Amino acid sequence: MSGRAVTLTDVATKVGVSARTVSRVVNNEGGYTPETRDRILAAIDELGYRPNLMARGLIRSGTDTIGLLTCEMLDPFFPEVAEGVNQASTKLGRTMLLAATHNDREEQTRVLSSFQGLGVDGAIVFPARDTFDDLRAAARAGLPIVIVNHLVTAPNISAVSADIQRGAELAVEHLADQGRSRIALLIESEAHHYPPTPRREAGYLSALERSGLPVDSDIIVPVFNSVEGGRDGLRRLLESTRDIDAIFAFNDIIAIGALQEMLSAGISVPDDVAIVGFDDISMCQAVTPTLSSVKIDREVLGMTAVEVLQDLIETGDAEARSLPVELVVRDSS
Amino acid sequence: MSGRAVTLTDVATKVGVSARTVSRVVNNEGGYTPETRDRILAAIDELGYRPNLMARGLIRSGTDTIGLLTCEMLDPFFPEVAEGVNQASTKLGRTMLLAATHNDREEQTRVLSSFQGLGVDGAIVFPARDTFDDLRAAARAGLPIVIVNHLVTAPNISAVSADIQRGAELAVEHLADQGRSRIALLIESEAHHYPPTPRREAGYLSALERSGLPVDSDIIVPVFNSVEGGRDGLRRLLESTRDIDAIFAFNDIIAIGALQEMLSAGISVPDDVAIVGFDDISMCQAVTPTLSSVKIDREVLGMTAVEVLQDLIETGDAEARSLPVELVVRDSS
DNA sequence: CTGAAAGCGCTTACAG
DNA sequence: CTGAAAGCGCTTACAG
Repeated sequence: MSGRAVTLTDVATKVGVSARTVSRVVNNEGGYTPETRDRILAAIDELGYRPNLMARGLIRSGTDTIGLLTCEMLDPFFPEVAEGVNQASTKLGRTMLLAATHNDREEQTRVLSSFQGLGVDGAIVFPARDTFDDLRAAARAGLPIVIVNHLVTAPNISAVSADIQRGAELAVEHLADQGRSRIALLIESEAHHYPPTPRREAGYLSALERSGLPVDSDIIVPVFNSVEGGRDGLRRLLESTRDIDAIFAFNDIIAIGALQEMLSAGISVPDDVAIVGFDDISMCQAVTPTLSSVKIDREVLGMTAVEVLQDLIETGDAEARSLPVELVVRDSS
Repeated sequence: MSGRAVTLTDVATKVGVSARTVSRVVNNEGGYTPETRDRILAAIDELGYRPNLMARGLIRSGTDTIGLLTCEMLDPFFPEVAEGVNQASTKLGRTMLLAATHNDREEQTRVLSSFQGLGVDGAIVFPARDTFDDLRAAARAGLPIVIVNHLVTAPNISAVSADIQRGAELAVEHLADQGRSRIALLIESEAHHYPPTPRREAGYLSALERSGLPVDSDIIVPVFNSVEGGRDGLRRLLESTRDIDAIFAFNDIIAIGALQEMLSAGISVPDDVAIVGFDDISMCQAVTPTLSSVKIDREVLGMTAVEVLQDLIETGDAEARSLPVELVVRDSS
């Protein structure tokens, strides 16, 4: 298209100096007269020269980019994390590159290869299911990786995670403290294959125990991760028993489905049944009644991931970090 | 980290062939015995060789990547477009790289340089304000660009856009057809600096005219682009007049703010005042009453942008496309 | 303060 | 079917 791109040599030829001198100016190395510098900068401007990052990356250790690998772009959890990653990266002079894997192992492999091949200095990964071995292999091959929301560690790998179990405990204790004793759990259906879920379940169970409430597996309902999944889960719950007075949901999306279903079934929220979600997405404030939720500061999560990754890139080692969560009580509980 | 990455030459040395032969196998060029191929593939696997895309990109025309440049990651409009772009790219064997500009000219310039330097084959851009000249310059320098939602064209630039004006007309005609005659417009405040807004305003005006309704500038209210902006806009509207029976909002976020404010002001929706938003984000179905909206198929928008970009990359020319919109009527109107 | 040479990891002609 | 040479655009020692 439009012919060849402008190169360092083009600039050098135009000014009548060597490529080495232009390189010095481009990289602010010093060791040139102000006059030479000005002539070179003028030529760069005039010619529209942009350094070829591939050529540079081939030589230098890195390309000043970091890759962010997400499972699911459409999950409302995600954009705010990306925003935090982007901000923190920019502050470090790095460009964030983002790609999605749809929770698919092969797609993750493909994207990871692209990132490595493009010379990213490190990657922040929301891992697809059952791919920790792939990530360990990539790390061993030289790619520093920070895993989000799974406390995996290995050489050249670190992790950042919100304290999900504690969040679940806060939610369920809050419900128990109101005197609710039949607290149902709507849990994502692939629970037993995916780390985040057990942590929510663990928090639910430990909070029940601490509150002296019995566990009733009839009111622990696996659901699909969608609004419709929440609706459907509530219908199934009501078919088996009407004897519940609270619900803790895997996330806000599922909670909103359950909420809608309760309202259309004539159940009063929170008078008959209280409900608490998880994630504190912005929709919590838009629904009626507004939805209580466990808040994870997703931007901070993203920014922290970048900090840990930077550590890992620079020192080859970085301690995993866990971030606090917070319960936001609204009208639904 | 963990030493040097594995190169083509490492593989060649291990198998005892030349780099050229390994290159042939890696790129499926043919011209080798099955036996040679198998030995090379085995070595690649064992060594964990990954082609260095920077070296390859330095030679070949492209890197099989395309860049997606968004203004605002947090806008709910965006992830679905990105999803569409991602799907269509993957189908073409390309990796999508994504970065955000926050509607900031300098940040856009920085990201665009990174993308060019990394050798993306083309870019899909949600342009930051007043940056068409920058984009034209980048296109002239050899980067094929597809602009989203602005029908700009120039050499090496094409565009994809939803028919926003028609969407606005559909919404306002729908309200007028119900006999509503005092239809307010909540319009984003920076309206006159940004193309999308005039198109909505144009649709609003032309629909009023077609319906024989007068224009009253007192009920055209500029608001900030946020839920709070919608709330605030409605408060200001009610201060100046209570004589309205419908609202058309710039987007769903603003509409939801206005909706909340109406409900807390004791205004019945849609009996007293009907309201229609724009974009059809998923929250429309979660609020009470559910919100009517103009639907833009964002995934299709993203996929179409990729198709146009591919055309532009391959042929150096591609016609701009406009996508139809659809009115989704729900409980709020 | 400035430059000539080598090389990053690959592919592209070209030769056998 | 296989390989030796040149070169993509830059930077890294090294020399003056």
